[in-house]
Amino acid sequence: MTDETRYQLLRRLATNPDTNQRQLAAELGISLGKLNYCLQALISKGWVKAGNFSRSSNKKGYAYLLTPSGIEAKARLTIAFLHRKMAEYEQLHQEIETLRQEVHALQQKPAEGPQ
Amino acid sequence: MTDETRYQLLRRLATNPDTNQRQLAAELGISLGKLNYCLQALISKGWVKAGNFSRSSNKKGYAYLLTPSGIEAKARLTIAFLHRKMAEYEQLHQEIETLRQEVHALQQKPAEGPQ
DNA sequence: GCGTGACGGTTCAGCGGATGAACAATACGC
DNA sequence: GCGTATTGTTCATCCGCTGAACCGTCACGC
Repeated sequence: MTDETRYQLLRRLATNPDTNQRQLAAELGISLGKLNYCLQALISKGWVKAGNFSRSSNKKGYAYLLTPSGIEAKARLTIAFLHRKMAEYEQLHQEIETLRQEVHALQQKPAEGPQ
Repeated sequence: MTDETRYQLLRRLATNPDTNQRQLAAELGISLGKLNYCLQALISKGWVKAGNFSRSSNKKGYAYLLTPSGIEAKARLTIAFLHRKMAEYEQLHQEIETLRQEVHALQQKPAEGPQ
């Protein structure tokens, strides 16, 4: 399981603890089996607790609540992610610059066009 | 096979046609098997031709040369990639902004710190 | 020429993660 | 109670990737 998935899941649960697994899976763009697996991982880490109450109108299923250590972990992951994403951003900037130059070069000498 | 791999491979071959498959695989960060598969795909598309001459000092192996239609395809892919990467760049910008706000919120209320 | 070693391309059994259909458990309405 | 609907859980299956093993070829020494 990637950090990305773990983080997105914690993020989702922090704001919407009463969402069923199928919907969570759909929202994160992963399969039901994988989501279930990730969720169990978070639970066994003690970051999430499955309370069997609530779920507004419908009493089935669980509510997946972040534990205090889960909240802490989410904070840590958030900061780590910010840094990671900023690095990706910079790298993407470089890639784009390279691509721009390549495209520019193409437009300089469109010699070998069709025909 | 991803477009990314396809593009990177064409890019590599355009500048260094006389590189063996093991080295190409290492440079692209993929396995030998996958590289071979991708290369065959490009060849069967008529974008790359394996000439069995050259390879400077050492006469073994092939030189993988881009055909005219391969050059054309590379140009198309380059432009498509520039657009895609720019979109990613924008999206990443958004994500970073969101993360910044989350981090900011954390620093506002570090109430539930350890102890 | 022949043998041999090194190198490069090709193959494919095996691995690992992801999938989602099927199953089990629970709550609801009657 | 019973049937149905909803949800969590499992696991056979798939699929792409891996890299060790294999085969052909070339260069060198004899």
